[in-house]
Amino acid sequence: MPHDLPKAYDPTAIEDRWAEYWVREKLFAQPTPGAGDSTAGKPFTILLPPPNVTGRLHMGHMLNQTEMDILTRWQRMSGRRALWLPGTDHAGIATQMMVERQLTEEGKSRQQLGRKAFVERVWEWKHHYGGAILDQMKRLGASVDWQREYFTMDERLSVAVREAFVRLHEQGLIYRGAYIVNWCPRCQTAISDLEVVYDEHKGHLWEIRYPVIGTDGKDTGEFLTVATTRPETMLGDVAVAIHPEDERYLHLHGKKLRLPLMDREIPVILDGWVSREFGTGAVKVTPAHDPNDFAIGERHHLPSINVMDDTAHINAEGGAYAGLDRYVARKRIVSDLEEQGLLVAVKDYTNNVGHCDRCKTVVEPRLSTQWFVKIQPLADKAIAAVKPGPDGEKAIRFTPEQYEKTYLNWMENIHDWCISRQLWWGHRIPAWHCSTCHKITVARVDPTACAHCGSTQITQETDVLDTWFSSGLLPVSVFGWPNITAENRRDFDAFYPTNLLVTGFDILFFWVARMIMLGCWFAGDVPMPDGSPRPLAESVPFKEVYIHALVRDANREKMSKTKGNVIDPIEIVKQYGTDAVRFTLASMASPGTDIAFNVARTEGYRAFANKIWNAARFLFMNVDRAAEIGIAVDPPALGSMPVVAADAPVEERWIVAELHSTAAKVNQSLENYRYDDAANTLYQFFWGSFCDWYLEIVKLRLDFSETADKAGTKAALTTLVGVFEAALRLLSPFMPFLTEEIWHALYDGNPPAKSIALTSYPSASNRDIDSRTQYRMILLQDLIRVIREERKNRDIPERESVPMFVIAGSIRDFGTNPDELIKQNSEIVQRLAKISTITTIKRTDVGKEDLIWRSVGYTEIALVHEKQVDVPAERERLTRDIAKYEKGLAAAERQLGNESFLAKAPAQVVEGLKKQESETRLLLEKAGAALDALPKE
RNA sequence: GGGCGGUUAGCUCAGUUGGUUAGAGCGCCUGCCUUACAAGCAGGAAGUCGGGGGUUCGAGUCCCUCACUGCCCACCA
Repeated sequence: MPHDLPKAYDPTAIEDRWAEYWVREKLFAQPTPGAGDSTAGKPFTILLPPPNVTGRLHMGHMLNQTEMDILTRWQRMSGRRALWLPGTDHAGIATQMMVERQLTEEGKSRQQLGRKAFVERVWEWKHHYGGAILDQMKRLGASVDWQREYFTMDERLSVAVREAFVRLHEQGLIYRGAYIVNWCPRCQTAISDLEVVYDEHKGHLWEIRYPVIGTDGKDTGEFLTVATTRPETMLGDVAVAIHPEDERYLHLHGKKLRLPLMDREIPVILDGWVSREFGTGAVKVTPAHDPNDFAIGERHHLPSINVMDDTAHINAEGGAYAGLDRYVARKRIVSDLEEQGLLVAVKDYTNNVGHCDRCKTVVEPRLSTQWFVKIQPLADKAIAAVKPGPDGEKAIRFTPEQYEKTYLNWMENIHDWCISRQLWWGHRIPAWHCSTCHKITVARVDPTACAHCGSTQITQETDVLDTWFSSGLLPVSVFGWPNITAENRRDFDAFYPTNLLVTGFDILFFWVARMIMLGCWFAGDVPMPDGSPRPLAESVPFKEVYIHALVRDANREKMSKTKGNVIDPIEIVKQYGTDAVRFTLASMASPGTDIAFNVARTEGYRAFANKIWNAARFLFMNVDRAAEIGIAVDPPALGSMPVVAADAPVEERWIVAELHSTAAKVNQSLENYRYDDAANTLYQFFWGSFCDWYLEIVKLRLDFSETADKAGTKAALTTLVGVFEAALRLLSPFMPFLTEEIWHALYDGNPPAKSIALTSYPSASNRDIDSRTQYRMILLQDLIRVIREERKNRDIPERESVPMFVIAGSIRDFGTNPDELIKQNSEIVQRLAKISTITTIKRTDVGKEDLIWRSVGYTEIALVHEKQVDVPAERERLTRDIAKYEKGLAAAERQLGNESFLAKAPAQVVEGLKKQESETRLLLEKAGAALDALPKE
């Protein structure tokens, strides 16, 4: 790969090539450490939140992966053993739905296929399409260890799932029973509380009167009116509850009511839960279809009558309504009640209706037999892991911190976890039902007989486990748990706990919380390598959690398929290149703020990539020209930082100082997950400092003529190449493709490492930063800017060089005399500001009264040109400046005249203000003088 | 009903423990095809930091309050 880069930067021409190279060369593989090697090198371990096998890459993934990749590449280059571990999730419901849809198109159903054939079909689907999202990841250059790729249904991970279930069962933390669960009639499975999304829904509150029955068994003619949002559930009513102190109804306590439509006698009961204010103050009690009613039923030992089947159709318990869909039944029931004169009122009512997270079907709370995890003991550990321990340290730290509170609040109010799903695709629950003794056998190995009675009449539980049960185990299971033996624990010892989890808040409870609970619970039982008990800080699945923002569209709207505002990252990548998109996301990723993704921004970063590209071309061009006249400029040694002599030209010392400042800042920013700061710092350095100033100045030293100062040219080129190479390394975690391409070219195809990603990340301490030189450069830049402004004001053609006068001054600042500085660097001023000659004069020199003087710090300069100033414009500008200076001066004087300020403010603040005051005073005087000197009309 | 954010330039956002005259990118205006780059170069305009009050020598930053806005959690039929 020689120096001949194409003229324009074209990401499509380079990215695929490097993406393939990184995977093919296994550059980011992190094999199991050898014996005795398990503690060598501080590891940086991070798990990829496994995307669903059914997934397609969206912007959220890309943000997530960009952040992880930046950190991983940075850590790797900083010398740590970096492992980023990828995999996919089998995603029970989502995947089953996908394949069911396929079957439907073929006119088949999963029931027709049968369980075995259906599961085989899903596997087939997975083998065919399941790798799509990881392929997309490869294309984005994610530096993961592909050798360790897993799937949550892999054999070894399934073993972990089974072990976890059996152990929890042995520990008495798993129970099975009939409770109200959220039931999705479309998916025909129970779902957890988290999988229900609530939506405001405009519905009705129906008020229905239930006839009161007298002691004679006949209707008394009195009624008790109840209010309900789901009239169809009345078919399962077993009582009506009133508040124990509700005077309106107390006389009915102990009486029976005739349940309309069902002609069933139900009691009036007292329960403190009833609110007298809501509705009519009388609540119909349907234990099989409402969690509150279920609780009432338990308290009052009422029966539960389930009136719906798995598809939310009324079952045989619903009498005349059997077979009807729940909403058809509702309509029918309402009209029947009306007909019988039992419908008192229909009121508009807006309530929260739960929908299935997956398919958006309205969830039906319904009594059903499910498996649960008794969560409190696990939650206790998970709470302790996040709160400060006895040593004041938190085992897990959240960024942004606010999520710690959210997490704790949820964890402290947690409910038992319904882990069974009535699906076919997933980890089947390792429990066997005995048809002889009706007891359950839970076992690690498939049993042939009932553990209780020995009967062979056993059948396996048909339910599978919640997908999050298996993904919650990943941090332990991917490193070999439960198979932690002396020979077999190197991965676990080396990489557990992982360092960091990067994810969105949407799966904070689903996944993050579950990993913490299960990780602490199971890893806690694994002794440390030396055999000592594992402390909580080493049991946690990760030490830090970084919660990133949501990516929204340019108008801050949430992206959604229905709104049609989804930005496909792959499309944007095709258009602008991966590096530009990554840089966009990084530069906008400030913790706690959502990202409004705007392609205008990406366009800007493609321009940045192009800028880097062209800087490389400039550099190569000059290195090659130097070679032609016998100046050999060697590319930098692996991982070195440029060094400049103390007597080197100011721009060389300056750019190296800037490089060091930049490296220090970027490292610090990444330390704090400030991707935005890091990206902006790099952008500013490369474009604002390296290209805009340094490259322009260095052109002065690039003399390839016969009479050239060869040593000077070589020194200049060496620094140029050295700084550029270090800058590439600084940029490479953010823009891996572009930097890889140019870096290889820089070494003319013979790089000292297989990849820039395997070199070292530049770092610097404050000692390395030459702030004196930085200050001198700022003065020069200010001077040049003022000259340019003055040229512009006077409409001096850009091509034309003009002479300049400088009034000699002697005031020093930071040990620098501005006049001296100008003298020493006259070439630079001349080149960058188009100045022909610089003449220093004394203030007292006569004959220069007609010049227009401008102030730069403590120096004054004047340009000589026949074009005079635009007087009105100049007057306006000066007047504006004067106003600004006066305001600043007044503020400074007020402060400095304030004795308590002088007494209380730190010395440096007072000093700074004094300096500012004197500078402003000077600027004000000069501006005033300049204004006076302007011709009067 | 609880809880947590946000409100800074036309737009999208920074602004560390309170400290000098509040920044960036994009957009806008003006002038330049200066052989690394027009995906560029140079210069410029633009902000009562949501309103009000307080603490302080000093507030975009801390406290109170109001307004608007977004999100999370919650078993009121």
